[in-house]
Amino acid sequence: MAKKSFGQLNPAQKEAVTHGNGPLLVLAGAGSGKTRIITERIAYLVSSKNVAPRSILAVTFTNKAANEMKERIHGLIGQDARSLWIGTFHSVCLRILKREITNLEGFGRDFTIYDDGDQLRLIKQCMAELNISDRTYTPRSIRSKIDGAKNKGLGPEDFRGDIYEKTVSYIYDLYEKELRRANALDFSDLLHVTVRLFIEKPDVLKRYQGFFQHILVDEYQDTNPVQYKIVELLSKKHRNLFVVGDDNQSIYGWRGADITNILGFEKDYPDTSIIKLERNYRSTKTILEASNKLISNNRHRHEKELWTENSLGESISYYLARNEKDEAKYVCSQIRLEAVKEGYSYKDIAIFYRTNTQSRQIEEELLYSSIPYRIVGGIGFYQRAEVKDVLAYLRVIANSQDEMSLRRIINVPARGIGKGTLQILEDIAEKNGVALYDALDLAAEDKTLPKSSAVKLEKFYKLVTELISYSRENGIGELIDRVLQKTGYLDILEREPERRENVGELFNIAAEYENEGAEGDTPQPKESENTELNEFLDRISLASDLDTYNDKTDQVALMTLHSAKGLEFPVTFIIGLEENLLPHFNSVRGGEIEEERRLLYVGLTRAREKIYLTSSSRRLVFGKEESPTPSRFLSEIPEAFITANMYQGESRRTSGNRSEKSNLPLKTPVRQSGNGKSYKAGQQIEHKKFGLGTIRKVEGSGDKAKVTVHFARYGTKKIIASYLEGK
DNA sequence: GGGGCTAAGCTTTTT
DNA sequence: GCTTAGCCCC
Repeated sequence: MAKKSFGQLNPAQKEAVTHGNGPLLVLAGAGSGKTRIITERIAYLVSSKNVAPRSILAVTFTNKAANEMKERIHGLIGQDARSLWIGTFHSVCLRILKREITNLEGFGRDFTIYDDGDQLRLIKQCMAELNISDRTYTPRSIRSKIDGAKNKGLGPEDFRGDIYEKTVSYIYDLYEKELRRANALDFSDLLHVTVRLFIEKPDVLKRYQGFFQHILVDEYQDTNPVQYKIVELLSKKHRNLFVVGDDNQSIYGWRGADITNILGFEKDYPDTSIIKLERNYRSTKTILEASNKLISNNRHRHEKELWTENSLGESISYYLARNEKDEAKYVCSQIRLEAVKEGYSYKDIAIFYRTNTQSRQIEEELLYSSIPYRIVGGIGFYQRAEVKDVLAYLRVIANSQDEMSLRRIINVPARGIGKGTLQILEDIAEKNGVALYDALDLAAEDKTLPKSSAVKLEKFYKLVTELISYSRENGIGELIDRVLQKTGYLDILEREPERRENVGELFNIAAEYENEGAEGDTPQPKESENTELNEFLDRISLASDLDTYNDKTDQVALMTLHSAKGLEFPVTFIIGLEENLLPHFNSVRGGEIEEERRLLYVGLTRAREKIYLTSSSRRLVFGKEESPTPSRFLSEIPEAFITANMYQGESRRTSGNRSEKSNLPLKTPVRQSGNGKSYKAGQQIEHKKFGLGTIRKVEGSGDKAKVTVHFARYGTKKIIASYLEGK
């Protein structure tokens, strides 16, 4: 089966797929068939090299990518695909930790995973306990310090220096203690603790080293130091490390990703082979050329230039809007056009933006225009208060030590356990050296507590213990039902249909999970009591909104440029190309322009056929109106590839046909072949690339006039006058 | 202890 | 402009 598909691979691709043993770096440009290489390689290893699927580890960047890869490989090699290890770094580490974490002192198997919200709350709590004001040090900045440390494998003891460093150290230290006490791991811990495990327990590492004969890593340009370490450790024995990436698409520097991992791969693995995939199968020549030109402004990169045999395609549209509303309206009207006149489906179209907030205006306008859409990412389903509440109940049931969740639900719905009572409860816990949950049971005998409060606590304790025993005999769906009824949460939902719907959806997810689990390919140790519930909660913790994105329903996709990585669409819009937005203010200030440029590069290279770029001359920032200037990146794309427009609304008649081009941010073209000539409809002209054509329409005058030309070979195009030769 | 109101801070990007 | 946290009154 695999053999048949080899025929369709180009020589470089084939070389990568059939590479022998030893390290290999595949520098794969956008749209060069990166994912395909990995899937084909795995199929090749299994069917031609007789490598056991269970000894192949493939790491992807998102769960969605992992699932797609699994499916594709399943199509190539069948059932064998099930025993492959495919997942994100986080999910693979989770799987390893679930088996091995008890080898480490102070860690339990049924740990809870804290998401960044939980993390932030815990940091705040720690800061309060240490009497550190959250004004001088924001919990967010502390979190990024702690995360940064974990990503580099540093502990609290590694912060020594000035007062700030010492403060971070105290908080970090307490934070870690609290995590252990709650039997919880944060996101970074999943990786960090795995490395610790490997280093402290060499025998465990040895087992996994022997186990994974082949390791494949996708999106290698976005690995951080811990991930690098994991890969290094695991591949040490067999040394069959196959990494694929594109340094031009490294956009996660802020999350600790270290672009030198890919730039310095040859140094780390001196015997490595390198294969470059430079042929692009996705985009038109125009799109590819424009992207190449843009990214060539970056200095830190592997030299490579993408090319394609695809057609030239249409020029990139640029629209300068009057304000955000106008920008949104323009986007919607163009979508309409593409759908009605050009025959595109809504699912062929995507809108990308730098920050999540930008989706709001667009969303409003899409609703108004009745264009079906779907926001990918953003404020996710699992962040909603009611969903988090129900999940917090489940988490406490699965791991009663999980204090963060316990605090969340102890008075939701209101049951008379307020701040005062909680304080006393904390004291009881501390006095007796037990967890908050166990302190509930001691409350009845405590003298410091008012009788009425003691009764309430006791009642709550009974409620939870009852639910815990219920959970052992019943499925997750039934458990959710039970929780809702017994806790009185149902009454809250009665009054709020939207929330009820969300909780209903959570119920559906649970039911779906249970069905799928019945087929069973989860070889988990059965030592813990609530395996199924635990696995469900784990899955949810790592699930992101992107994973559920389904490209089959006919909806326009809205997402950030970061989320867009790895996807492709025939028609794309990138909005808000303004200074301080793209490139973002913080990056301009921090001098991280190259990453911003890569971000736009990622955006541009998602498109197969058409790109629309927009910026706005007015924008509300923090509720204040600003007048941003168009992004510097616009002028880095040669004008020849761009057709520019601007707002021509109500004022058009009064201001006459005033030349709008003078305001456009594009720099004047280098070539001046059309100098001084004038054009009119009907005239024959010649263009260097398109050949002979007839002018249909002229807008503006002089070199910068936009001329609509019908070319015999390429159809109708809008072109800047200076690129034409009169006939 | 609960609920409602006001003020401040916020927004980069995500596993 | 919107959301959250903290404060005050019932």
